[in-house]
Amino acid sequence: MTTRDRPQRADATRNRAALLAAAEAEFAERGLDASMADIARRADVAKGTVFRHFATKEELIAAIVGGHFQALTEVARALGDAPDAGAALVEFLTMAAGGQAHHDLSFLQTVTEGDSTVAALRDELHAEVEHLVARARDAGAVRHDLTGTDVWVLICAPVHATGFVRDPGPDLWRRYLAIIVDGLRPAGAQPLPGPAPTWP
Amino acid sequence: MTTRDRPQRADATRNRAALLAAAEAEFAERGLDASMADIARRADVAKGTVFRHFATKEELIAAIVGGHFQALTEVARALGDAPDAGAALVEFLTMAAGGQAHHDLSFLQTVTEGDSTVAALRDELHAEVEHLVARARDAGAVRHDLTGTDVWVLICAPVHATGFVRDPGPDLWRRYLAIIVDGLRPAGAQPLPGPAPTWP
Amino acid sequence: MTTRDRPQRADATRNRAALLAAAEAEFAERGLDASMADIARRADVAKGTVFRHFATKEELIAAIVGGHFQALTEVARALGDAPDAGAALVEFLTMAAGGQAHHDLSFLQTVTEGDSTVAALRDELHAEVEHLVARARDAGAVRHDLTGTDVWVLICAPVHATGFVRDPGPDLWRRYLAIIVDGLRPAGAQPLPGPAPTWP
Amino acid sequence: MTTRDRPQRADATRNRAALLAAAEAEFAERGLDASMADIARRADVAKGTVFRHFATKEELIAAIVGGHFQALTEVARALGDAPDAGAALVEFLTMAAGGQAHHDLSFLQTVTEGDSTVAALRDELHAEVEHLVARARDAGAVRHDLTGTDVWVLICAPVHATGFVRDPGPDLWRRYLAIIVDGLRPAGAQPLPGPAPTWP
DNA sequence: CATGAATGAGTTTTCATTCAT
DNA sequence: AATGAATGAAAACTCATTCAT
Repeated sequence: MTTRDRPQRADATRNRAALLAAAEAEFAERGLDASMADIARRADVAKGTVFRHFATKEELIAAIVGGHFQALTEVARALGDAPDAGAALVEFLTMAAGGQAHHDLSFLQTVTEGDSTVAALRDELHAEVEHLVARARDAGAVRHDLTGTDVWVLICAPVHATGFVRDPGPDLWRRYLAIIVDGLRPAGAQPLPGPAPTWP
Repeated sequence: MTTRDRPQRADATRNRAALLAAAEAEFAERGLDASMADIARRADVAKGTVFRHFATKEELIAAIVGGHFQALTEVARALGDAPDAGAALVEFLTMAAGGQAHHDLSFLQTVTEGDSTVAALRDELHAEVEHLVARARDAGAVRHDLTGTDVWVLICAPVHATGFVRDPGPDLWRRYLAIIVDGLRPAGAQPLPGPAPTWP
Repeated sequence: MTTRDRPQRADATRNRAALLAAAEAEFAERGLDASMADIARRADVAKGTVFRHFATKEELIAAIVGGHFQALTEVARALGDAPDAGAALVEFLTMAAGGQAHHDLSFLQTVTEGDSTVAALRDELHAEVEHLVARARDAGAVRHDLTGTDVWVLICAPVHATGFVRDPGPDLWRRYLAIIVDGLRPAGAQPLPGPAPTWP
Repeated sequence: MTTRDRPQRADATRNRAALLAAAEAEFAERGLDASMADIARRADVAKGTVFRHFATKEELIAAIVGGHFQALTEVARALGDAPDAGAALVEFLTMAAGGQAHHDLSFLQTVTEGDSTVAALRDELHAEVEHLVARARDAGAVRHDLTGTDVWVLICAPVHATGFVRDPGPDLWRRYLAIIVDGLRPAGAQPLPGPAPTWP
């Protein structure tokens, strides 16, 4: 009845944050099979507390993925009207890869296919990427046949590539981002084969 | 009691092949969580038979991954003395990606970390890639700061990228291979940042 | 620290009543597995409040069962000296069944086996039933070998029977009460087999 | 492939029977909340074995309920053309109650509502009951306004009633069956109120 | 006093693996 | 050799109960 605002959110907020952090770490280490029990232990809370905050494992994953989309959307927005459109796109890709470098969680996206909240955040980010690419294309900074969706699918590539060597240094992804960025440039570009993918 | 050398190797060989095919299909569809029972059912054999051929799930995965390494090694060897070293490297990457396009099983590699047989096959393939890259580099077909390991880690990138759109056409990976290949070229290449990764 | 005798008993009383009503509804709908959380939600109070009023789920159930026993005891007492003893017994059974028709909670009794308060209320009701039956027997309105305990165990039968059809009308129990009442009559009664049950 | 007939069903058959027996005992003692783990322990098999035989708890319950329906259907069929139709109906009710006397599992029926196999077996039994009642009615052995469905809903009443005393003797149910049977007789019957329930 | 977050034992179910037939 | 039944260690999730605010 007297729900009032929400007073003692102190520990609850702390727990939620601890859970998200623990979950990211566990998923990064163990993959999709990371168990809710291990996540709870890592966050130093009881099993039941995980489910109080995230009713299902999917909901927890959705919170993680959605959070990352939101953070990247803010990055993209901040770059959306930078004077050098080509540099803005590169900066965006650098920030995106840098964020993944610690924990590559891109594989979590497959689980969130059916989640409309995540889908909305994903579409929002995609639109920003499309905008960054359009500006870079108009400025002649990237090849003319490149679409926002092309860039979208390549966002995770630099970090993902580093997963194939034993001990990737913390900055190894920068090499592969550089290669891909060079591949996006108009200079000496061979025409891209096939039609661009449609979104969604 | 070894009355004969191999009594009915026909059945056993057929079963082994059927199991590998079924396992690839199941892993491609269901990811690492594909169950041994489903694989057995798909191969139309009993669960026990799977374990007669592959003592553990890891061993089955190792067989799959090792097989793919072997197949790619043959491809690389066949291209190892082609007259156009640059084209040979591109052809190799195309064959590698084309093979994954149907069934992307690269995620299985993480499970085989500890398997020395797979490691040997992996190293063998890596050496061939190194060879292809060295020739292409010597021929001026790729940027001078590119190593075989750089190419190694990028092999899976084109197909992996296609996983981020809803309905990737069967040839979508060619777009991203084209971008990466353009990024490998010396024309207009910015120097690659950081040291190249060491192998292993 | 007992500054006053009862500060805001109004709220507490209202909550207790709301909780009992909510609990009856939940138990009727979901059976014994109705959760304390759902009961709290239905009563529009917090989970902790349920436990302030009823220290355990068993205590809550005991309160429900005891309340029903008390209500029926009053009904029986009001009929205890009616001029027509046979009609009084039928009226009692009708009132008892009518009360259950909306919410059949007889299954809750099994949980209260160990509760002495409930046992006392139960025995009180049983004594009244015994009285009603004795008077009816003395008046020749029911078979001579019928005991109060026999009637006691049959109280829930009419409503329970209706649970075996899909959509029992709200008055279907009257058919089965009529059959049982006819079975209690002396006319054409075959002697009851075995000894009557004892009441502990 | 070579599924052949089914050879070593020895232990499997034993286990299935042991599981059904254990499940009946557990459900009778603990109600619907009897746990699959306890059932396994009582049957002296591992937890997993329960699920090999009955994929879900509901399936196990359906097997129990369906089995009881089948057994009763055979009883009813055997009595379907007995010369004394009234005695046949009484005999059927006696057999039905006698079967429940040890383990009252009628509450399991509610769980099987959605199971079409059980529904078919239920309808089959209901048809037999309808037949027995029709014959008894035609023979003037039971009241003219009695339907098969009326009898159907009363089948469990005698045993259910015994649940309300502390230590019901093994034959106490016979007293309440006798009362109900007397209530079914035409002698001195008051007309049944309301319409008979429809099936299903 | 009421609230609702936290707890942790318990539930159903899955699955890699073993083993009797 | 093949089969499929049995095993038992998790996993996701629920819920009565406790307790800090």
